[in-house]
Amino acid sequence: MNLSPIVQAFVLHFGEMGSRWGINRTVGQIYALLFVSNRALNADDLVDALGLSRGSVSMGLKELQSWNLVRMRHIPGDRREYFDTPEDVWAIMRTLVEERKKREIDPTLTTLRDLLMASPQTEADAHAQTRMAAMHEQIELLTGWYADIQKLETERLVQLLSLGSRIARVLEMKDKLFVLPGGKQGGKQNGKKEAAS
Amino acid sequence: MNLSPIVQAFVLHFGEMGSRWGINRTVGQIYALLFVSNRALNADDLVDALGLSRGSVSMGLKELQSWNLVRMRHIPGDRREYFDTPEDVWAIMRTLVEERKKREIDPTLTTLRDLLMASPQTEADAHAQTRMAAMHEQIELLTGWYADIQKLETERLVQLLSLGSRIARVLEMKDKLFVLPGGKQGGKQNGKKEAAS
DNA sequence: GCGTACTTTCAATAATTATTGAAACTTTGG
DNA sequence: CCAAAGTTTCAATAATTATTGAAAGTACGC
Repeated sequence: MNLSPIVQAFVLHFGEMGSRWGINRTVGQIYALLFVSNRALNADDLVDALGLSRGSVSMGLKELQSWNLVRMRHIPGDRREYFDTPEDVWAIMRTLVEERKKREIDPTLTTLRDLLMASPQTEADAHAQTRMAAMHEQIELLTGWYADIQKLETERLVQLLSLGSRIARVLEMKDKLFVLPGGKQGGKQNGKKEAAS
Repeated sequence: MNLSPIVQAFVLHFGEMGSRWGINRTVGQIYALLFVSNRALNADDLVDALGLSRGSVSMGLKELQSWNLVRMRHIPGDRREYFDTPEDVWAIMRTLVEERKKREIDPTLTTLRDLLMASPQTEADAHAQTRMAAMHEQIELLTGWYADIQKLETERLVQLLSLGSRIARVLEMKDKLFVLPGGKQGGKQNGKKEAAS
């Protein structure tokens, strides 16, 4: 397979950005090619198109599967494994955020919880825990919000994003006119206590 | 300086997570220590506390400054440079998102725009451009939303986050009862054309 | 200007991470 | 059960990235 200049540029860009995104060049290139391809590709196609070794492609596909970013398909009458990416870019984004959260945020949340349970031995410890508590609370608020938002259907999500900061006007309105029913709004800013498990 | 177990665990955790966040261990440790410290520290303090070389600390601080994550202070009667992190964790988060966007997203947006301007030579190219356009549009929507939200004061932002998906109810209400004044809501979903510069 | 206290640079090296490709393994149709 | 077609593993090696520390650079008070 010979890549057209457009596809090639895209693949190369993803390969280079890979390092900034915490994946390696190979994986970035494989993903990029699958993303723009109009049909599912097998490992040999990828070796061919990208000039990588068989082993690299195998490992790259394994990593992409562990991220849930590619799907394995089977084509009738061909026993090779074919791969493609989900069509829906919003679904892809959800997966990506989900996985990054799992790898980049959750472990820190756990560590913070543990350290906040320990009793401070010094002034410095006490201050450190105050800072950790602030960080913990912020991350909880953000991940909690995300968990909520993530449940919205794509259509509503896009609607919400299109609204942008004009949503703030709704917030002001809410203050003045009525209180939305249902639970936890407001007053969560100074809850240092929830820190400990 | 001898680190307490709590601070040490925090510093070590940040060092290890560093690699997942695209910064190196040294930089992660330096930042962590500055974050929890109750006073500004100078380069020697860091060498001492973290057991790093002078050069590493200098380069680490330089990188953190390039990310706008640490501030340089001067203490009267001492000509050494001291460093600390902003108090406000929300301000820190804004900086972090801003910088990551600049490094991880903006270059891709530029590449996508360029590639969408090229004329497709084949069926495969046409399909590739459709996919790139979808990606481009999604990123634009997300970064546009972020640019908007980012202007909110922290208090409003926290309020918005606390509201979580209950905001969707407001959206439904909006559909039924009134149209918010001011610009661009709705109908931005299928704008493939804006792709070119 | 000079000496001193401090900071930065950068070539050398250490550590880590990516990549290869041949061998081992697996699956499947006959 | 075998041969063929395909996939994965993994030890070796290449490439990249991080770290050091000595030397060069800078700025300040006297």
